Amino acid sequence: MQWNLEIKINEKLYLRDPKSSELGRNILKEGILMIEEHGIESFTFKKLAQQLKTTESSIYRYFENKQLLLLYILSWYWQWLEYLIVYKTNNISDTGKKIDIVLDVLLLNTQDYIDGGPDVDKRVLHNLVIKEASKSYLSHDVSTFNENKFYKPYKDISIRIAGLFQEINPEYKYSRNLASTVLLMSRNLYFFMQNLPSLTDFPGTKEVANTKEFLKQLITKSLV
Amino acid sequence: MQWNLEIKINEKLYLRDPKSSELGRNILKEGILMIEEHGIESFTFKKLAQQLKTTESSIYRYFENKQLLLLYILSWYWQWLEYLIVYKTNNISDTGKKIDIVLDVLLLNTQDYIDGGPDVDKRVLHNLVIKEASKSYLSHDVSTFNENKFYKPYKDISIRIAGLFQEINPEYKYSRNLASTVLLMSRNLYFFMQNLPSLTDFPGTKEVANTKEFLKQLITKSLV
DNA sequence: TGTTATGCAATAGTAATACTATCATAATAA
DNA sequence: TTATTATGATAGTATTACTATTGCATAACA
Repeated sequence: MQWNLEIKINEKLYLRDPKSSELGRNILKEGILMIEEHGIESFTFKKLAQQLKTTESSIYRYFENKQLLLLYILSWYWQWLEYLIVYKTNNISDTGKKIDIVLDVLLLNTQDYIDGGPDVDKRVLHNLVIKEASKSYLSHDVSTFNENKFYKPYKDISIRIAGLFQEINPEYKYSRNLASTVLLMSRNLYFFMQNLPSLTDFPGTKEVANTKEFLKQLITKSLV
Repeated sequence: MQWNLEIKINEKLYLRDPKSSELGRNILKEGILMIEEHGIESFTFKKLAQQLKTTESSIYRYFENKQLLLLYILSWYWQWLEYLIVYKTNNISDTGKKIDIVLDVLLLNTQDYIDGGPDVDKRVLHNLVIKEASKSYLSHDVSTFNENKFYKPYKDISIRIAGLFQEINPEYKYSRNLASTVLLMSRNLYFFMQNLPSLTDFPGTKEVANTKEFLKQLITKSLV
């Protein structure tokens, strides 16, 4: 039996459901590859159309603009990640182990992920998120987007992680701050190691294990 | 006697020294105001030129493009901040107090800063940095910019803070990771409180004191 | 005093971006 | 079969991100 994870995306993010057609699915797939490779700034619907041998106007029928396409992709990713956390921590009582799982998921330090969603290598998607996720809210439109609940998946995963911290130490006053920190640094420390290694303690290594150990210490020492 | 802080900026960041003329200084001043207000994405040299009642081409004589203008501004800011840290921690031996000072500087939780540099309210500049600093390295040009040492001021302040941690606990293995974390979160938690408050523990308050307390705990508990 | 940099304004022009609109045709659902 | 919908093809617009040229005013210099 095959399981396929269905993730519901905020309908305001798209004009036409990209999952409903071949073209739509290709926009997601090729869009992810191109944004990951060249960054959202130099990505255009025209370039994507050329790649897909279709037209700009066809793409505009699915997404109002590239920012909303990006938010669609990010929404899928964060919901997928939250599902992985829920799934993998289910029935586990050892809180230390739970933290390990959360960190492994955030760092994509694992092979066995449930598939579904856009037909791309999840590691490519992960790299896209590392580079582009922060830009999605560090934008002038943050308040409009927030009113439209475009950041809900990100908030949800953050609040869920905070809940775990709260469970471990109900007295701790900064669960949400700490969750935001872990979420953001799990992306940024990887980026720094790759691009600005002197901002980290283990330049050179592509090992994610050090980052995990650092974040784990940060959490456990904070929660004592 | 008046002190005026002179900060040296990487010469590759500009074509003509903006400090050397009235127009140059106005580009910095009005540029900061406009980028802070509208964000780097919708900011253009044309709009700035209109504001300054000059022409686009005149501005292009000072800066190759808006990204380099932003990097110029950020370079100035980070060097200014590092100077503040050095100045204010000088002759202080109590390490707890030193951490307090560092956090107050990073959060601009202080009135008495040495002036100099662009003739703008330093709080406006600080707000600009909160919103725009991360974008400056989460860019496709990060490697080129890094080769040109455009991120040196950011690295310098980060490494200096890491050095302080190392001083407090020479055994601690993650000084640089922790410094990067504190530097990034001092910006992001403020942004979250303003824009995505459910990512923090103290929505509603504009108080920076909670963020400071959180970061202080993070540091002190990590360094025990 | 005339010469020469220089700094800046004015104007023009280009390729790319971020769309919007219209119409025809192909696929499909009623 | 007809009606609906999706896509393709083409065109067009305002804005962006520049580059290039010319000419004028002023300050420095000889």
